[in-house]
Amino acid sequence: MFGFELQAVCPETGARAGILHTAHGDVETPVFMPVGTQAAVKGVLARDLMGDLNAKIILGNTYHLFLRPGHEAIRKLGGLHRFMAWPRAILTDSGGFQVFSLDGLRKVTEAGVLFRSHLNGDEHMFTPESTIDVQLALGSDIMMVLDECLAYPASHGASRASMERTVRWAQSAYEHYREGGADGERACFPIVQGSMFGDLRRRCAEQLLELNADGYAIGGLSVGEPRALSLEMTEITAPLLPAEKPRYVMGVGMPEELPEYVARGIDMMDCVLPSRNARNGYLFTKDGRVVIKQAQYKEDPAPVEEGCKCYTCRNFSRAYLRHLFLAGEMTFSTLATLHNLQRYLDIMRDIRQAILLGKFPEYLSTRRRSTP
RNA sequence: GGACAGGUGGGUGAGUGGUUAAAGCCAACAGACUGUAAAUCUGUCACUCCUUGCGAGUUACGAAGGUUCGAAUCCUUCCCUGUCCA
Repeated sequence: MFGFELQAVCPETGARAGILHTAHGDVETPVFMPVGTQAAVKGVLARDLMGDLNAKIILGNTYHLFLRPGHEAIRKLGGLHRFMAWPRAILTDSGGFQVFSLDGLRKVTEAGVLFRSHLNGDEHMFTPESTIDVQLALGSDIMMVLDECLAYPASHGASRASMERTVRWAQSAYEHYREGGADGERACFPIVQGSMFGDLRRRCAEQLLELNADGYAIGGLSVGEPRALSLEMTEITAPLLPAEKPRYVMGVGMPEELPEYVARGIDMMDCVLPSRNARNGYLFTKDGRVVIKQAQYKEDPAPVEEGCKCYTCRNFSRAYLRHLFLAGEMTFSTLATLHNLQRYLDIMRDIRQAILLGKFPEYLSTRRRSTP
């Protein structure tokens, strides 16, 4: 049975620790979910994600898997978990983000999104109902409703119209989900939109509450706005969401921002930064960034991060990683991604521990002081 | 000894009279990246100066001379490299 169990709430900040129960295992929250868009977290093996990293849940993407290899193919092959040999939980994004990122290849209508495949130009239509069907075929544990993610900045009028359409889509998706997919094993989250307008965020949240959903997401952030605004929108929205349901902010953030979202009552986050930046030579450490290609690391025998327990830091020097990066060796991507994901997952585990021990306020103030 | 071909900025390699401080690629050095159209993309990449400007000056296409208003580009000599013939 899908469910969310709240274990502790920080009385000072409202930060929460809990457990997300899924058909594919428990997920301790707050949690960071590595992004595995095309049925793979780029650069790393499912084995490593389960091993040292010990990730409990990852993301997949409806748009990408629908186009290739196709959700029916994945269904026939036993579902996404089996397909990618990942027995733990999977959350699939609806393709709503691609409505934003594939600007130019799509057209948003009341019925849904008409788009052209970025792979071969084929025309397809995503509706609130069809994206639920695709996600049911994939077998994801947490499905996301189709939403419209607006670019920043957007006018109040455009944001309002878009938000209202997102609400209507969420209603359609949820109705469809209740009719055919709500078996208690899986969950479906609607997404609060409203661009950077507090009143729209509030209105959107209020209307989505009527769905009595399994959990709620805050979307439309990290689309180019100043980071303070992302936090502000989260701060406005999160308290309106049901305390007993998980809250998920989509697509954030930098390491130092993770505790900030948790402090605003967020339980789940995902972001491509640790994996993408890893491949681009940008490594996250306790003491700030290490841009591994820089000449200063040419003969540096130290690990990327002193004291880090990841496979990369246990075995290799910065000099070696720099060499692999400059040589274009694919092993670099793997080692760098292992480290960055370890960093993100460790941060979340530290945060969770702090909340459970009642020490989150101290954790937060220490982090804020030491932020580079 | 002879016949061809060729010597361009860290490398490679365009350029055969002016719009060329010299394309492109590579290397080097920086930067970006936030529900992944990303193992991607962007910038800098001779030196000096300043009023940092589609600024000024200096040096530079093997060497030295020459032709020309003007030469990496044409001519002469020399040096060097490669291939082939003796």
